[in-house]
Amino acid sequence: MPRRVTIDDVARLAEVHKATVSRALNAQTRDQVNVETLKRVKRAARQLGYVPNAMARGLRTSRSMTIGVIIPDLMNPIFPPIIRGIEHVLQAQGYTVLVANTDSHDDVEISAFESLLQRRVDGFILATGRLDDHTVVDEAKAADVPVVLVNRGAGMGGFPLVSGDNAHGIDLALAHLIELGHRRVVHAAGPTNFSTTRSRAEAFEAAATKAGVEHDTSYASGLTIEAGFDVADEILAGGGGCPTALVAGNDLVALGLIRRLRAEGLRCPEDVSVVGFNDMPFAEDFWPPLTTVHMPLREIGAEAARLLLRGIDAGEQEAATVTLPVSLVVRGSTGPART
Amino acid sequence: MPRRVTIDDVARLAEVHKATVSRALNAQTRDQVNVETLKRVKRAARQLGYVPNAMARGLRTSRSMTIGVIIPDLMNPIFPPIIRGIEHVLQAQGYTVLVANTDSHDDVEISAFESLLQRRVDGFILATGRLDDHTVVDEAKAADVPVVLVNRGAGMGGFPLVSGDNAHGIDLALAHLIELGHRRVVHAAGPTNFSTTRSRAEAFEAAATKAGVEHDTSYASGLTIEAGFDVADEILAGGGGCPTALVAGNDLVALGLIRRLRAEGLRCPEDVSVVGFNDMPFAEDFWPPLTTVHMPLREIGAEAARLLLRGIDAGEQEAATVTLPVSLVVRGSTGPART
DNA sequence: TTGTATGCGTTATCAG
DNA sequence: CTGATAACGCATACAA
Repeated sequence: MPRRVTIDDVARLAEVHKATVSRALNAQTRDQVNVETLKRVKRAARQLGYVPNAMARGLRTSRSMTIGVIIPDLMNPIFPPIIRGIEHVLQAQGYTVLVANTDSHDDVEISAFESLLQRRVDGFILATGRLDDHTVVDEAKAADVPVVLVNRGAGMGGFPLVSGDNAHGIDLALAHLIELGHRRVVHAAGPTNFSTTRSRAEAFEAAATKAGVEHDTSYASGLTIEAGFDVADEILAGGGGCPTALVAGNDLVALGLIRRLRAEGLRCPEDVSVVGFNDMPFAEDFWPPLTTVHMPLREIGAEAARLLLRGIDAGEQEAATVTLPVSLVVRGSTGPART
Repeated sequence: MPRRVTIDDVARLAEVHKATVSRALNAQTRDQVNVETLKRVKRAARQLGYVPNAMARGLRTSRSMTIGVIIPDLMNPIFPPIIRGIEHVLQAQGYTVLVANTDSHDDVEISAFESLLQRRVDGFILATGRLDDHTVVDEAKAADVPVVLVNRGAGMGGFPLVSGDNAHGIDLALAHLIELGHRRVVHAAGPTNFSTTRSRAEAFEAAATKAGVEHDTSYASGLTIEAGFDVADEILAGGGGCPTALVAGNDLVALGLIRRLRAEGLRCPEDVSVVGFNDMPFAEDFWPPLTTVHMPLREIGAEAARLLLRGIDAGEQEAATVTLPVSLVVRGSTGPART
């Protein structure tokens, strides 16, 4: 790698001082320089293939124009759309997005956070809201850096949160099932230490009680296909016979549930109806096509980014909680209750 | 945001010179400092919550310890595993991975590259191998920065490439179909300007000719479900009646094909068999479960990262081409030819 | 083993 | 409108 071209090289070729080059090359200060010299500088820069050094600039301005995004699992299809939403609004403002994937691993999470902090990101968007493990949120609090929580983490650390309306989603799902004649419904929830799990489980309990349907809740060990497959054990072995409908903690759990149902010789939706959560990409291509609660994932990401930007510009965070509306997408995994 | 703690603050508290702090905090030079002072420094650093400034360090060392990864579409499920493979080996070496998603948009691609270059990434991994549009590769060439191509882009710019064995994958797929009795097979390939499309299409032509089966190739406008859905037009309307089997350019195209088949009242695999390509996550959860060519995606990413690291350390790139073995995963989307 | 001095490439402040 | 100069936070060659 040959030595990179610096602002000094450009200055020499353009026969001006490097301060002038700096002014010429920054949109902010461009109008402070003579049109003629501006041209000369631009030409010189192009000729030399000058690429400004963001590290030097950041060091000087103490802004990296960089945002750190920490997510627990890139392989979960709900995250790409969220990231896309984030990037969409951030890139438009000249920010670069640094995505760190932690595989839901605590120590990775913490070291990713640390690494991003070292890079002096101007803010964080965190999608890792476990209730029991406040480490990252606490660290963020201690580091006194702008943070927006996404999707999970209601009320943690007093940071703003953007998410879909979990309670209403559950209401919609349950209403749909009841309308189809289901009277025995089990909620195959996510792990108890996710904040979303709690919101949804509480909403389920409340709605099911109010509607007067027989109900129960089982907790999967993760928000994955495997965990969904496994939690079916508990549900199938549960007292009171097999429920006629299941509300899953998310679409992956729903997929695991369906896999297991099939393995047990039960058909979906003829024998058991299943409702997912999130409406992740490809939900309609599974078998059966998933009836699920649609989350505006892209918009959630975009809104989080906007909130963060506002916080950065204002110099302080509003403790807003933005809840975006959800809707029910009825596809093939739900049907009339078997009588 | 209060002023950040610097190495000077630590030095003052520990009552040593900042140079000593620097030495104490870097693994490389740690043994140059007295055990006692080391302790003092560490304590002071912890006490103050010192976080080293990567920009300042990078500016001084002219290494950002950062790798840029440019991918065309985060929503395509083949990329998360690849990214994971990349991160796995890079993080172990202390590198941070900057992922830029371009949505297959030329100008976004170029500006993402530029942005990464400004950040002085130590190298690039590019997954954007279109044949007609050399811009990024050319820019990379001009910038004289270490690059490894991934998945696509055979032979572009003389950069190393890591990919799966496309030709062999096609051979496996075709052999499987022929064994099932298919004699009229169409290749629903990707866009003509992807290098993978060419390798696969050529292999298909060769293998089908050699096997003596009736065959044809149609080109989808993208590697997406929609493009797969649309290219079915051409195939269904094609002369010589409907083929009994299709080899898709990738799994998404396969999904689109199947959607369309269903829309036309054709069943898969009873009426038409479909083979996908990549074995993307969830391939087994679709309906029917996808028979597809398995690509070792994670390993492809990991190998690309290793190759890049070697190039960076050596100061020059080997022009290696690494081709990883593929295999056929037979699931539900292929069956005996209708006679 | 530790301190001193310098420079990495920018931008901001201050003169002119 | 432009030039000179300092400073951002750190690592390192050199001196002690």
